[in-house]
Amino acid sequence: MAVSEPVRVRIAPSPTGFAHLGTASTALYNILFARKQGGTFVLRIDDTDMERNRPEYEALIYESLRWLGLDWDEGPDKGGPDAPYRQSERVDLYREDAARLIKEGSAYRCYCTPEELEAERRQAQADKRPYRYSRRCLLNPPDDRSVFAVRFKVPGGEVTFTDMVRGEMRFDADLIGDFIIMKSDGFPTYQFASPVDDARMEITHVIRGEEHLSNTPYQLMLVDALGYKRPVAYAHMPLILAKDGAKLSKRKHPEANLALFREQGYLPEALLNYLALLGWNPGTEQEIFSFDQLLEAFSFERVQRAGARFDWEKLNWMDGEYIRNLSDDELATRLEPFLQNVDGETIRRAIPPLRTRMFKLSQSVDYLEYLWTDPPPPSLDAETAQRVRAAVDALRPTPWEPEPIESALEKAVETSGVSKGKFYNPLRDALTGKKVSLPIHYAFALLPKDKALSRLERAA
RNA sequence: GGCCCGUUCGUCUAGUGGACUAGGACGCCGGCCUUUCAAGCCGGAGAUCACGGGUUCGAAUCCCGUACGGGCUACCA
Repeated sequence: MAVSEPVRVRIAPSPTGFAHLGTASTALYNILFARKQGGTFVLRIDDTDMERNRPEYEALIYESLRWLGLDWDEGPDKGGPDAPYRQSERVDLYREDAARLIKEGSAYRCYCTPEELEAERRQAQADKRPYRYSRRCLLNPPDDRSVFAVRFKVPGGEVTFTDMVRGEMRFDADLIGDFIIMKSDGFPTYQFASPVDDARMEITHVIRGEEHLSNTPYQLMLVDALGYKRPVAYAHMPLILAKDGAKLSKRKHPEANLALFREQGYLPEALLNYLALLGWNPGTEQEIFSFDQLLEAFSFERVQRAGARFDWEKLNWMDGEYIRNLSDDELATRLEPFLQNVDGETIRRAIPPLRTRMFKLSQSVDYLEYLWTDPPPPSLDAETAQRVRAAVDALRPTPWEPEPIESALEKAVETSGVSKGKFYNPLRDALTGKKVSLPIHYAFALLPKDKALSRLERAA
């Protein structure tokens, strides 16, 4: 590649539901490649399915991608030299190209009904031969029908292309039947709109999920028939699989929903890091990568060819690593949306004991909930109640900071003659209503003194 | 059914003919620390490299076949 044209890549998500994890993954790889090559990253919205696509889903895609910091250079909301970037707004273009194909004899109108096609398909199956459209509307068009779709007349032969992760690919197009490029509702199919846009937008590298590998020959034949320039190369990335090994489905697998990660307080940079390692590895033992380091290390040669299962445990670990490495200020800022009931100063003071105890931000709520929710007073036996009163006495004259509280409590433990565990657990219960909490002296210090002591008194 | 892609510890993976008694990470188990829970530190178990044939002095690595998984084969994308 000596004198090469500027790199242009794209993602083309379809707004037919919540933003998908796979979209984030594909976007990441696209951005990595684009930034590395000094190229352009385009966001195109693939909304040609009039039945299923909805504008609010489009907004969800923007939000999730922005949250991850995967920003695009051109897109429906940003404009650009190839606007519009929403396929529903480009139908004239597809119609124009389809008309040209028909005129040149590379495509034809098909008047078959879904029922008729289904019958053909069933017949082929009964005869145990691979199904391909019969071409009856090409060979013998009906003259009494007006509703039609446009079908591409597949030229056959061999289609080859370069895949940056799988090498040279070769497909026998004689096995491919004539397929629909314009639906009877006047909208293009994905198989048509995608290569037309890629060509018109001068996309140089098509980086997408492996599910599209088999689609590539369909699209290349179209590009050729239209006389457009083919992309320089493709890269078909391994699919993200669910824990059970099945393809991640929106219905069955909550982790397919990008918004979920934000809601639960995963850090976007950690998710990105995890995603990068699902299907790719640097060839070194490094696991934690900043975006810039990813940029430096990434290459398609090191992309895995088999699908990779999504593993919550490893993500949790990685997110914990990122949380532990955040500065106090940064962590406080990120915690704020999750702790709307807690003032900034208290959040700041909670950070030292909190940070090693979370692998996602939302867990801070479990630890700090007692600050704004009064727990039910525990019922204590006489002996325990006695010790709780001793704790109150020890605490009353103590300055309300973790250190003094700790030493006051230590002293009380000593005079009580019981173990720390036995002494502290009832206090924890009375104070927080939970079995698990921050270390007891922090738990006390974060709550106003009078409130803390009254919870103990109430219990004893 | 046809075509395509794939298959190394439970999971993500290293490995491109001899350095492999197959390495790392997550998880798991044990120990230390410890007021709970984490974090941290130390140690451990865990993969006859899907299976069967070849090629080779030698194969996880090359070839063929089989099995299994996934994708495409839609007027979904």
